[in-house]
Amino acid sequence: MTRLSRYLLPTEKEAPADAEALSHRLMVRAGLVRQVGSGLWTWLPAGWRVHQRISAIVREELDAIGALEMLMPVIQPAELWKRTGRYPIEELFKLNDRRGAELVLAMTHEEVVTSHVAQIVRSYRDLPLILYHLQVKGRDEPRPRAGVLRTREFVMKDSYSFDRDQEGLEHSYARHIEAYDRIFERAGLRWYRVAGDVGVMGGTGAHEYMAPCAAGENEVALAPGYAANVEVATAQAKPVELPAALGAPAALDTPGATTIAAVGGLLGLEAGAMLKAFPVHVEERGLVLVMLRGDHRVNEVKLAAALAAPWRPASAEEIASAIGPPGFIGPVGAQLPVLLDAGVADGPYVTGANLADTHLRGVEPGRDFAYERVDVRSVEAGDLVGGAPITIEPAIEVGNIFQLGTRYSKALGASFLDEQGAEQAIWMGCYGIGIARIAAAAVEQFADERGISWPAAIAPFAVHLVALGKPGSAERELAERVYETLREGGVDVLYDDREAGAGEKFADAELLGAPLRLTVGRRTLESGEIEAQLRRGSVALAGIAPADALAAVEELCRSLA
RNA sequence: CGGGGCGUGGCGCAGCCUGGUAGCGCACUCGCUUUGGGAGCGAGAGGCCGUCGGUUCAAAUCCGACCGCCCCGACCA
Repeated sequence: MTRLSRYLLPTEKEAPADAEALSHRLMVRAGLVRQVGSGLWTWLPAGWRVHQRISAIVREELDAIGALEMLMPVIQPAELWKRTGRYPIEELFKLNDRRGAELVLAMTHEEVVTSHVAQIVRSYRDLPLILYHLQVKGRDEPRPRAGVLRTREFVMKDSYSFDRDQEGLEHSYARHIEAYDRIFERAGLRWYRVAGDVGVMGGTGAHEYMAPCAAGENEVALAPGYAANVEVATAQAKPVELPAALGAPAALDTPGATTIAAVGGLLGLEAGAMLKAFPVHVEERGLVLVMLRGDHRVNEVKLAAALAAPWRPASAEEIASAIGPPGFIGPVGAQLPVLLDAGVADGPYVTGANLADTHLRGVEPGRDFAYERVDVRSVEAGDLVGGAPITIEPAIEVGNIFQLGTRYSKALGASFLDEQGAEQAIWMGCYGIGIARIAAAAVEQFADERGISWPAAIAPFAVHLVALGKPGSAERELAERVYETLREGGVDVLYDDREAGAGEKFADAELLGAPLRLTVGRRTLESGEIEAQLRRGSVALAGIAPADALAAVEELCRSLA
């Protein structure tokens, strides 16, 4: 029943005052979602149709790679999470039952799925295996935001692959890449698959699927043939002009100039002509001096990867006692390892002299200090990849795929016997997709000043049929017949049969964003043609004769798919 | 967790500074008119002013505590 007069579609002329992100404003205004609490959302009927259409695409593509759908519980014993060491995670919702037993609200399902596999899988003959489900996840987010983009409860498709070795894992991973590429393509998004950070999970590979949009929380570096999360992106730095070389470093009087900006101002130098020292304390290694070009910034994710150990910025005391006066430290003469960022080219730079109120000019890496080369800076717009300048766009992470290895299988005893009868740990991968984020990203990417403009594949309705004229009029009777014809023909049609003005109906149709709008009114009676209009583009469509309505609409829908 | 802002009918807001028993627009109900881009006239319904406490003859308004929500940052396997 999709007569608007009998449907729940609470459209609003004005967005809630606290809604800022475009998708937040439009999804509420279009009557798709309503907020229950911070980061907690109800999907109203039309919104849920979008959600379901996305889920259907996800299911089809996962089934196509042989993944098996199942369903695991949201509430789980805390014990499982203690065994994998994830119980202390702050975002994990913890609760107790009436007897005081400790439970959690699952944020993902590695623990449960792995414990099942540990019990069920015995032999290499049982592998490989890909299991998935669509299930609610709970996360005690420090800051829910932007409507449905970052919430405390959300439906996620998560799949898990189980293989006998790394080669098998890589194969399952590759299959997921195929499925994911098709899913995001079919959903009609603008998307990128980017290299991701493997993080502390210690996996061997990770990619993120990113949908560029203004409300995105991540940043993606893009160049022709290149896409990476800025957390891990690598690019060739824009060159800077450096002064003439000196035979040896020479001291400069720089009283009180403890920052790059201050030194630059004092000496009339641009930041890129200086070297910035970033002293860090690395676990089991001690103090290390990281040197970057003055205009570059340390990327903490890349630094963590380069150091391969936990680290923290050195304290002022450590700097003063082991290196020099804070604000004036540098690599020349420093008695500690120096890591030189890849963005630093050969040439003379100005840098701290390890003496109060003093810098050195003419400092040349290699000649004046020994170093180990690392790549730990954040790339910037205009840096080069393959000779082309990169751009940096905000994006929302709509999916991720991750090679887990044996972290969970070892913790939970998921193993199998190989052909030789030897027990082996199972190699795992995990793969997530946020359904709501796909919907929100599509809203963000394709909305215009009139409202949402859905990709046809995930629109709540394929056709929005607007009936004009008074109830009981000849045009209304015609509209009724068109509606029944389309409905019986299996078209997803929303029929606006309300008693409302034409402007209101058109505005609601444009806000809700179905790809095709049909209008039946007095003009239809006069011309003998139903007016057809696409939500996207401004191409005028030929009218449709009422007798041909079903065939013509089916043809139009096919052309939009 | 740090910084900022906001809680008054379904939505958007005014009233608070200067205390005196709540108002506007939209939406809603009924009637008449209107009917291809968010209509007109008339008549209505709807609010423990986030909660608790304090000050006062009197609190939406002043004071305190708490709760909730939003934004920026931190965080986000």
